[in-house]
Amino acid sequence: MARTPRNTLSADLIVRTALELMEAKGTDAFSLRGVAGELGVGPMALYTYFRNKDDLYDAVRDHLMGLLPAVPSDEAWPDQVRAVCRSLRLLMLQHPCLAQLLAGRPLSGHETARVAEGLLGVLRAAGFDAETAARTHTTLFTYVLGSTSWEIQMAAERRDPEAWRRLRTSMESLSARDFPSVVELAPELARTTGGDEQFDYGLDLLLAGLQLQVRTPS
Amino acid sequence: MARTPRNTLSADLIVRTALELMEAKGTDAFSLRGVAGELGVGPMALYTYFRNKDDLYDAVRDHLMGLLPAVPSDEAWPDQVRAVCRSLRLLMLQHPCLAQLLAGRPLSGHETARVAEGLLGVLRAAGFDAETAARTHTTLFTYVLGSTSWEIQMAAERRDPEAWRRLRTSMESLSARDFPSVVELAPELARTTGGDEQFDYGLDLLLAGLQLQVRTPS
DNA sequence: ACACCGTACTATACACTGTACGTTAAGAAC
DNA sequence: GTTCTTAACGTACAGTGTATAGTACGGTGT
Repeated sequence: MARTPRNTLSADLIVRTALELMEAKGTDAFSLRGVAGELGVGPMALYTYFRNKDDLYDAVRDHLMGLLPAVPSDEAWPDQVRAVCRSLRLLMLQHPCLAQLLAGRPLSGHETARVAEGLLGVLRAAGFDAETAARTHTTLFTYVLGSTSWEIQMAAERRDPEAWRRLRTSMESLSARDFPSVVELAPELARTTGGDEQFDYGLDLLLAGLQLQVRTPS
Repeated sequence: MARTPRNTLSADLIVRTALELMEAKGTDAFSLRGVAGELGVGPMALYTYFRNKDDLYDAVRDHLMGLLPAVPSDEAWPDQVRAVCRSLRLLMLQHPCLAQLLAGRPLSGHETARVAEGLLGVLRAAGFDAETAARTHTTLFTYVLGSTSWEIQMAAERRDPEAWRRLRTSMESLSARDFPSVVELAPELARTTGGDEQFDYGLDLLLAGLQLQVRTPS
C-alpha cells in the first residue's frame, strides 16, 4: 500500500473535476482547494499540471468548447451562422460557468480555435473578404457572449429570492412621472431578459444587416 | 481633538474613493480594506453605509451611469440610438471597471433607470411597440456590454507583456492545415478585437436590421 | 541489485479577502 | 446630567491563491 500514490492525477481529470464542482456548487464556489479536496489531494498538487488558477480556467473553457457540434455543411450561410451562434448559446446555458470563463480571459486552446475556424470558414465561403470576415466574427461572438451572459446572470438573480425581491421593490419605487417608459415597459423588460426569442431577435437583426451588406457591396 | 471623529464619512465620499482606487490600481485591486485604508478608517466603517461589497458595487455603477449625457433630441431615431450606444461605450472605455460592474450584477439605481428611460423613449417615439422596444433595448444593451467588455479585456491583456507573448505563441502553434482560416486571418482578428470601427460595424448591422424591420412591419 | 534522479506530491506559511460579532464613544434629545 | 442612537473600532474567523521547501515514489542506467 503506497502512502502517497502517484500518477493518479492528470490534467484531464483535474479539468473534469473542476467542471463538475463548478456545475454542482456554482461558478463562484470553485476554488483550487475545493478541486484538490475533491480529488483527495493537497492544493499544491494541481500546480504540477497548471501554472495557476487562470491556466486551469483556460483548460476548462477549452474542454467545454470541445463539446460544440461541427457546423452543418449543407445549408445556406445565414443558417450556418445561426446554427453556430445558437449552439454556443445553448452550451453556455447548459454550462453557466462558461459565460464567466469566456468573458474573463482571452481565447486560446485548440478546441476554441476549432470553433473559430468553423465560423470563419463559413464567412469566407460566403464571400466575405478577410477584414469583413474578422469583423463579423468578432461581432457575432461578442453578441452571443454579451446577451447570453446577461441572460444567465438574470436567471441566477431570479433564483435568489432575496435579490429578486429587492430588484422588484427598487423597480416599483421609480416614479411614473420621471421614468414613464421604464415603468410602462417593466413587464416587457422583465420578459425580454432572456429566452430563445430574445436571442433570436438580436441575432436576426445582425443577420439581416449582414445579408443587406452582401447584396449591396460598397 | 476627537480620537474618533464622526460624520467624516458619507456614502458619496466612499463611492468616489472606491472609484478612484479602481481606476488607479485596476479593477481587481479594489477591496473594502483598500477603500477603508484610503479613507483612514477601519474596514467595518463602510458597513454603516453599505450592506456589503456588492451594495457598494451597485452604488459605484449608478454613480458612473450618472455621467452619461442626455440623448440628443434633434436627430433621427437611428442617430439617437447610435449616440446612446456610443456614449455608453465611451464611458466604459474611460472607466474600465464599469464593464465588470455592469456585467456582474442586475441593473438598479436611479441613474441607471434614467439611461434606460432615454433609450426606451427614443424607441417608443420611433414607433416601436412595447415588446419590440423592450427586445431592442435588451439587444442593444447586451451588444454594447459584450463588445465593449471584450474590447477592454483584450486591451488589458495586450498591456501585460507576459500574457501577450503567450497568446502570440499559442496562436502561432496552430497548424495552417487544421485551421486555415484562423491562421490566415490572424492579423485581421487581432486588429478587430476593438476600436471605434469594430464597434460601429456591429452597431450598424443592428441598426440596418432595425430600419429594415420598421419599413417592413410584419 | 543498487544507486541515482527527475518528478509528483505534501507541508508549511504568507498576505490577502469579506464580514460576523461585540465594544466604545461622540453627538443629540430631554 | 442622563439617556438613546449610531458611527466607527477591534477582534476574529473562514476562506482565498500561491511561494517555498521538503519528501518519497517510479523509472533508468550501471
